[in-house]
Amino acid sequence: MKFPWASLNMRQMMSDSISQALEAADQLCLERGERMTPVRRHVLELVLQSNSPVKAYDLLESLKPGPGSAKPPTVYRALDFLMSLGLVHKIEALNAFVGCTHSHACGGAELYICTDCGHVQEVHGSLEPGHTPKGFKVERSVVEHFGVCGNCHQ
Amino acid sequence: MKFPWASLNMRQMMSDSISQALEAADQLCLERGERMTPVRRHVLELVLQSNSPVKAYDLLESLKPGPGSAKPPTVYRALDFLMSLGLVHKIEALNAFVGCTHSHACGGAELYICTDCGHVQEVHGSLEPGHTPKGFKVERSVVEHFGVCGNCHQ
DNA sequence: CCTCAAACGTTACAAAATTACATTCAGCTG
DNA sequence: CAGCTGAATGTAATTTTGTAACGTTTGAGG
Repeated sequence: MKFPWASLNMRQMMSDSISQALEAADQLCLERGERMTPVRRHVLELVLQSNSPVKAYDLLESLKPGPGSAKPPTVYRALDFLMSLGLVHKIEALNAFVGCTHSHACGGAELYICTDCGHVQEVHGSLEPGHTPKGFKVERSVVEHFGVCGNCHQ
Repeated sequence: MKFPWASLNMRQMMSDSISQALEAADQLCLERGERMTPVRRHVLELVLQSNSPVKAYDLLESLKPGPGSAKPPTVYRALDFLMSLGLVHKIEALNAFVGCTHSHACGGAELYICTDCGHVQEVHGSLEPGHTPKGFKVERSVVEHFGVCGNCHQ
């Protein structure tokens, strides 16, 4: 076959990039002295597999097939951990979660969420402090833009 | 008494500015051909009376003293209406609501929320589209900054 | 007065998240 | 290796937040 990569379907390509992300996450944990346990890794994988924001209870469902286990705290604890490392972001306005597409552990990011296809794009632009009130010390920012992405509104 | 206003306590001052806000809201409804009903007005008043974000179910409690009435939909419907007019904003990351401090009906605003005193400051700075991905059409933005305000971190 | 749609009341339920406590597990220490 | 300790999990129950569905009231315009 001339172009072997042409036979790779979308899913396999995804899987590849996901495995890479998972390895990167393992690495990050090592560096930080944190533990990437099976549950955490599984939750991260599930989040990464979705190309749009995932709800916590959907993750819960996906987790169920495992042993009897899978109660809300399981998922929320894993998500909290992953968020603390910046590997996952919560979209507050949707009560949903997305995997961080940047390999590095990222501080606050701006999210552009397409309400049509569900795709989320992350931008790290160190939100300019243009209009910050005098004396206000920002510690955490939630920035979520909803709209239609270039692919969808053509 | 030389300075009659000196005898006004904080609460009364609040009440004054709140009545003004309520009147402005009435006016806005008139212009828009919307109806400022008693429930809606009452909910708006309650939101304005709080100097920090209010939870929907707290509003519900405050509403109860009235007749037997006061079920969740009552509050949520009033809040939805008030938000549609820009008289109230929802803080997504807190599941809580604040009154809009700007007299005009405002589009998206940036909120600066002090995690110490709970005070919320609204800024209308037409969030610059600096890092918007190519082709993305923003329709609604959620911008919430958490931190410590000038008064608190001194 | 009559009609129609908007607003409201009410019940029930769904969805999202947390509390509290018991148990297991990995890494350390002796 | 036995035993300790704190982090990570399992589990049950509950709280918090929000909606669906449906019937009734209300008020502006014909």
